Amino acid sequence: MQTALRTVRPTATISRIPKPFRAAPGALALLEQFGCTVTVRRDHAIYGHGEPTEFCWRILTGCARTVKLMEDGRRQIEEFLWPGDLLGMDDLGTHYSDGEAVTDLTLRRYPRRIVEAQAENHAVLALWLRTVTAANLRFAHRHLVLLGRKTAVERIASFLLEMDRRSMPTDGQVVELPMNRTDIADHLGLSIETVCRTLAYLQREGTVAILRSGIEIRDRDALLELACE
Amino acid sequence: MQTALRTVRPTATISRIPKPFRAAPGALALLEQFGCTVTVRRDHAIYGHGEPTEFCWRILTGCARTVKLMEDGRRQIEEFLWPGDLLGMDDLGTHYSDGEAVTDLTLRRYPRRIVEAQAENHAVLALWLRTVTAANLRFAHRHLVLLGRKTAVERIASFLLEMDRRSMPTDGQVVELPMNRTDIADHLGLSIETVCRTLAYLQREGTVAILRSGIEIRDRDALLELACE
DNA sequence: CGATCGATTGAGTAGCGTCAAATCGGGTGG
DNA sequence: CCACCCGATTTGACGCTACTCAATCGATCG
Repeated sequence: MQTALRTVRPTATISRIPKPFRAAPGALALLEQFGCTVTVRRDHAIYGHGEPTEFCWRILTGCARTVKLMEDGRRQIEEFLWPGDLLGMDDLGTHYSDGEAVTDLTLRRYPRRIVEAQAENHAVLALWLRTVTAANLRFAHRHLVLLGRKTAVERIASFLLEMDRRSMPTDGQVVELPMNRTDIADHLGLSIETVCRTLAYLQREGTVAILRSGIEIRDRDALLELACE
Repeated sequence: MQTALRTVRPTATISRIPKPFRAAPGALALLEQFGCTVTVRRDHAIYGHGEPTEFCWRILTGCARTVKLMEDGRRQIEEFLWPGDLLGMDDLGTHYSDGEAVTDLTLRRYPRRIVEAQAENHAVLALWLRTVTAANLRFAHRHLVLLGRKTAVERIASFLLEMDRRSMPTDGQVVELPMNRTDIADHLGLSIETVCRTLAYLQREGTVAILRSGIEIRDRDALLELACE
């Protein structure tokens, strides 16, 4: 499992991207002694909506997703999470979505009771929790524009650039995509066929190259232009 | 201005709905002495994206919106805000959206410097800020499903029920809508014509009645069914 | 009473979804 | 090592939802 995992997403360091909710050693230090390491298999649940928020997690290796499912099976993936990201921290009292493993995962797990208790005594931690949530809110608001107003091409372009920003640096221009086409479609509010066709279109235009396990960005400026941001 | 406002949205009390970020007397008390009351005219800006987060606001009377604008004019309204709601509190350092008045507004304004300073000394306040942001994130995530996966009818039904929940109780089943059709369209990721046509459809079906300045819900169960929630 | 802005309705269309078939790739077993 | 299988991906054909463009209606205001 570990080796298979490494080919997709290097275990390497926890944070490369300057994201508000990566790192924050001061606040995390208050929790670290209460954490334990767990693993979750690809496509298995980490937590389910409706469950009490007993734990939260920090991703050590792998990729996770948070999902909302409608009665009839329609699905919306709220976000993908990478090493260093926090999972299940924004839900208060009850989880509102499902947390699932996109790839095999290694997680650091913390009891929420401890987190909340520590936050009541340490304003640093409480402020950090707020910063984490605010960063997630900011992302969600950007995603509202994508889902509400962008075309299929614009969504795919934005997605590729976002994945490039958030995932680990690998062989230069290649964006590794651990999730499948269905996940991408359900994140971007498209059908799986439209995702395929749009990627094929971008390849025909010479903007990207579709590789096994990823996308090579051949014309970043064109992508930026298409992303409308 | 005040009288005109009252016909649309009663100035009355600040909180009726048990929403996490309405009220919270303990935390707000830490700020109240630093607040001052301001007014903003209908359709005028409260703050703009890119500006430093100098202030935040609590709505006393009226309705506000937060907006993201794309280069070519496409627009996404992230949320509508009612009396008791907070505005400009989730952005850290810089505002990421525009805050605008849907109707004439009365606001209670607080300097963010004070808010942040108080939060560093009072974990209660810091935890409350996090609760506020988490509630907004929860709403944003529900809206992702609406924008990503719901049909026009489902979006309108969800919207009407949401407006009914959030706005003040008036004459029973009538949902007052202070925003115009363009605002509704830009909140729901639809065109203005589709909003009109869908409302007309619901009226033909006997689910709602379209009134001046609002919508009367005639069959709440049907709306709930259509909303898919 | 005319002007103006928002809301509504109509006609035609485009983009994306659905259904279906073909292809690819990775894993398995002989 | 190779043939086969199965799920994921890709491509094609077609249809429908919601968009665009345009005209009409209605209400408010000077």
